[in-house]
Amino acid sequence: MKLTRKKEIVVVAAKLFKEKGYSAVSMRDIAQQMDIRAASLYNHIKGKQEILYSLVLHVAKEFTNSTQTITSQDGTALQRLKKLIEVHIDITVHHADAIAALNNDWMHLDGQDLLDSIAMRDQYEENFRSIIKQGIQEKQIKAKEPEVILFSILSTLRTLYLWNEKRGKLEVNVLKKELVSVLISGIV
Amino acid sequence: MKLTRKKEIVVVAAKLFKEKGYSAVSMRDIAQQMDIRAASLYNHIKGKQEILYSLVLHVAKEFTNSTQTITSQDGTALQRLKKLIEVHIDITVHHADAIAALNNDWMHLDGQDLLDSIAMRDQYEENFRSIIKQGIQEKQIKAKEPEVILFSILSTLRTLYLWNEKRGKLEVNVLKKELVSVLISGIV
DNA sequence: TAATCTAACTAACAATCGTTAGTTTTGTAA
DNA sequence: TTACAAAACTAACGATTGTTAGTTAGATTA
Repeated sequence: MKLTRKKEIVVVAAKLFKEKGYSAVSMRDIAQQMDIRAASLYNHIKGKQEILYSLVLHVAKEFTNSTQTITSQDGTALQRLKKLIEVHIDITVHHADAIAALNNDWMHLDGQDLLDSIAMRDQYEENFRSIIKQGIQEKQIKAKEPEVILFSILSTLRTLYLWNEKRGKLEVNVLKKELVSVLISGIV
Repeated sequence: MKLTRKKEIVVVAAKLFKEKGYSAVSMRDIAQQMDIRAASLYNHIKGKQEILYSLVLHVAKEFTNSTQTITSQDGTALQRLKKLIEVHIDITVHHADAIAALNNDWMHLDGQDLLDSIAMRDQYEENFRSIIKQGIQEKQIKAKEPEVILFSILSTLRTLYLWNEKRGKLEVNVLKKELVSVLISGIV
């Protein structure tokens, strides 16, 4: 397969996108980081947008698949929520740069790619929402405003990529345990 | 004062920056939104960066002042934390677009402006951190990893600007009450 | 060895970028 | 009405943008 070089480009670009955002990174920036010329990139990719699309689509699919698995297995709402948080941490640790693009640069996609990525995000949120509503019905979760709960947890998980570098010596398993505790049981 | 027209520019630009990011918005985009030509903007501002700096500095100062007030008055850690959350919501509701720039576009500042904005952000985080540590010492807050607590609350508050549009019919006071409850007492 | 393929290169393109210079219009105060 | 200042305009600049065309060096395969 011809994947190797293309994947290298995508990985390098993701790192730059994370630091300055998609629009502020030029093809020449990406090329320079690989010690080649900008025109050479086009032997492996169709254009700048394809890099972004590869990034966004790949990590979005990971989220969709994981969520699908969790909601297909049975379990209480709280068990599912816990699993969802853990999965989010795993994906973040392994694809921090791609998540930055997914969070911050999806709007620079175009045409059908843009619509697709919005649809995937909406569906992911909807899955999350239904788990919380299930928890409220089962009286495992406080019957407060579900949207506030959804927003609070989701923002924390989505921003984790920013904070993961500073995580330092904190083990992934410790992070999982602590974050599950804070998000579900609070801090008091 | 000559503030009127300049402030208009800043407000219009902020809205565009929020949608596409600083780098993807051209001076011609901003001008078009005001029904003038790009060159006319320079009668009121020195350059594109000044717009960004005005936005970032203004809202950063609001946060610094509010935090200063809270930590200068006395109160338990939990009372302070609650007040901090409420203040954050107030500022977000009134300056959502500027907060987007503060969160996402600060890295496009240059020279001393960049250093200043980083310093202000660090100091704000440090204030937040000390309140949490105070709470742990006073045994009001679980003696878990303080960094996880800090990160969790801060991400939620910083991302609130994104979610505020969809807030819909939820009153600000209800939002405050619910969010304080979720962030401090958890969801179970 | 000859043929093919991969992946780099140079050179250049049209478009757009932020910005400047100089000029004209518009509204207000004398 | 004249004078002045505020705020718009036209035209253009050098730099940078994403991208294309055509070519070349090096490795792999027939």
